[in-house]
Formats: sequence, structure tokens, C-alpha cells
Amino acid sequence: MTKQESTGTDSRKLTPAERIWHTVGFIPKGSVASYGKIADLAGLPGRARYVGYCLRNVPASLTLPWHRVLRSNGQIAFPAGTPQALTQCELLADEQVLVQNNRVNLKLYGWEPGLDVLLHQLAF
DNA sequence: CAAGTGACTTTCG
DNA sequence: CCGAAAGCCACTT
Repeated sequence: MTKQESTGTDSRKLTPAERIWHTVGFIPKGSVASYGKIADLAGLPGRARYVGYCLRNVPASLTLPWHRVLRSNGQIAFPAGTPQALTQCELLADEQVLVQNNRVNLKLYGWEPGLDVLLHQLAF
């Protein structure tokens, strides 16, 4: 059958910002990903800063797991002690993600998307 | 259109 | 391991 109508998500119509939001939304509970990884999975390599920009501009109507996005070294993007960092730490703790000194062990919690996700949600 | 800014990343010391 | 500097990209002024 001709694949004129795409199954599920039609990435072609989505703006880069929407792709980023969708990608972040696919991070499973209990896992985390870096800004660069999100940009890469969203099909926007080298735009890690743009991911941060989009998360800051995310509509209030969207409930996005922004707390699962960390820096490349596993550190929280906000300085320790700030309300944002504390909130993110709490949200991660609720998902059984261990946070020590404003930092997360990416080796343990780093998200590695399976083929199902790559082919169904992030298929470019 | 040039300069400044930022929820980033990598390299160097 | 940690801090500083440079590189990078999209947006704002």
C-alpha cells in the first residue's frame, strides 16, 4: 500500500521546536538525556542550545518532562540551590533517578531509544 | 545587518 | 576533578 498517509506522527509538518518537544516527551520515566542527544534525535545536530531555548519557550499548555533533560556531563543545567534545580532534582527523585551534588550518572540513567521509538516516533 | 545573549558542548591547563 | 576559553546556533535588540 502506498504510504501517502504517514502512520502516527507526521514529522514533515512539525517545526524544529515541535520536534524537540516531541522528542523530550518520548524520554521514558526513570531515564534522562542530554541537550545534545535530544537535538540529535530530533534531527537537529549541533543545536543543543536551541533545545534549551525551546524548553524555556515551551507553552504552558504542554506538560513536558523537561526535568529529564541534562547537560552532556549529567549535570543539571541550573546552578545548585536555585528553585529550578531543586524542582528538577525532586522530579527526578520521584522517578527513582539518583541525583548527587546537582548531578546524575548518565551511565546509569542515560536514555538509549529503541528501534521502535526510532522508527515510529523519530522516523525522519 | 552587527552585536549581544543563552535551560549547550568540547578542549585545554 | 574543576574552572576558563572558544566554538556553535538561533533568537533578540
